[in-house]
Amino acid sequence: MAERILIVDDEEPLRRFIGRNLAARGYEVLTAQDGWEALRLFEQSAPDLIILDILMPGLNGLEVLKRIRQVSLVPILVLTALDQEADKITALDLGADDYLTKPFGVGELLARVRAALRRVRWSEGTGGTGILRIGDLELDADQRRAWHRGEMLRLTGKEFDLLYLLARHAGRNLSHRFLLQRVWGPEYQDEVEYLRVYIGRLRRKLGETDDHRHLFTEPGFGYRLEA
Amino acid sequence: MAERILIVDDEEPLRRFIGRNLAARGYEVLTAQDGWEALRLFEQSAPDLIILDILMPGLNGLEVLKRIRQVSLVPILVLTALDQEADKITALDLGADDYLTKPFGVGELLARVRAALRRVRWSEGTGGTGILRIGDLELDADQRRAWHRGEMLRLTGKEFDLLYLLARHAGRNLSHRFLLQRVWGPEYQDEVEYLRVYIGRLRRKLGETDDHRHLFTEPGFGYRLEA
DNA sequence: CGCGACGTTTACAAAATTTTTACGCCTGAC
DNA sequence: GTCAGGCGTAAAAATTTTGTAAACGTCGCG
Repeated sequence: MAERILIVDDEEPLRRFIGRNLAARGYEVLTAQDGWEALRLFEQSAPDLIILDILMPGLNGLEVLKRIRQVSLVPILVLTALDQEADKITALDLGADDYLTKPFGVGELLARVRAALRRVRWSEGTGGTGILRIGDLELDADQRRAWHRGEMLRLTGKEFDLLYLLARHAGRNLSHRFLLQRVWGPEYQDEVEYLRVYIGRLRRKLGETDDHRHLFTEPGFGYRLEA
Repeated sequence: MAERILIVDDEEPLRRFIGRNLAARGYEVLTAQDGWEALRLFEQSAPDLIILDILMPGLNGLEVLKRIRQVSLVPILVLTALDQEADKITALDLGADDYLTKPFGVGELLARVRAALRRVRWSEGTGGTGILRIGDLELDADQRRAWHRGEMLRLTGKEFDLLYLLARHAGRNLSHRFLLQRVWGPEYQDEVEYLRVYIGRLRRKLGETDDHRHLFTEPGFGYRLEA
């Protein structure tokens, strides 16, 4: 029942320091010293939270973050050095949940770990069954049904898949390529016209107007869903 | 038949705002401006759902929540301010069903109210004996007999199994795979043509017409039975 | 054996969805 | 200004899924 935390950092002393502190609070701790090992451990043991250093030799933290975010919403807490403001912003854009600037205190680390895990537990409690709520939108993957302001929507299979994918990553811009790969499969990753057609159909069914809008276009890049 | 909702908040404008919106959607609305009035109204009128502000003078929301939970499982939706993370956790521990952070949009409020009421209706429908009543349909699992508008139906074994399964989950979309696994067994989970044939036979025996309908198709996904 | 009830399979028309195509609009580069 | 490229929309074409009828086979029973 203990929560599993994966620590990714190339500095051995820091890894041990964080690891000992977390283990002392009853968490199960895994460590990786580079990006590739991190991805392997992530797939193998499905941790509940990841603490990820950005600055690493080889596959760096941002790259690891991006790859994990393509397949999972596990909370990720990013570690940055004092002068890496730019990386911090990038990391949040890529879907990091929180960041800590080195050097940091143990108390602060533990507080953020607890906060991140609590958020997850809560969202699982409410929607962990495949039910997702984004503002006035509600999606039930088990029943393949969607509601908007309480009204049931009639969505086809592809329409639902696309909306659900966007909703799972609500607030973030998702690229054409990513959306196409996930909904239509890898061989369709360049067929942008499908997206245009389907986003249009979703907008119509969601009754979007100028003042009430969910689906936003990021020209030249992709789309984003917001509450 | 309208569902009754009790709004508890010390701020008069917010109470009126929420109240008007819910009333406009056809709910019956009651309001209380403090904890004591809330408890009195709760006992007096047995609402179907409670919207409860935490921060109130006098008996606060958490106290009200605790007392109501000692005697009832009515869904309770808690309102908190942006910076009351701690109260939110406490409220969930005490058995709140969901929370909304102020300020919130009307759409989101309505969506959550509908979701909470839907959950209740669904869990009510599941308990009980071997006899199931869904609108003008009655199924007796012990005798394996079914009636429709008082007329006994002549159903074969598989027909009864399928109808009973759909009825037990009335109002929900059930996937092809789920239905096939349950009625025919795991090795038949891809034989969708069985479903087509059997749904067709059930529709005929239930005398379905355009205006009187029980079995609905969710193309590309499965079927649903409704009253 | 012949009959009836039931489950299974097949065939084809109807419906719904997905894919493809066409066209108009807007924006930014030149 | 105009041209190219990305975008939104509508609608036709192609494909997939569904509804329905009917044929087939098996099993139990008189």
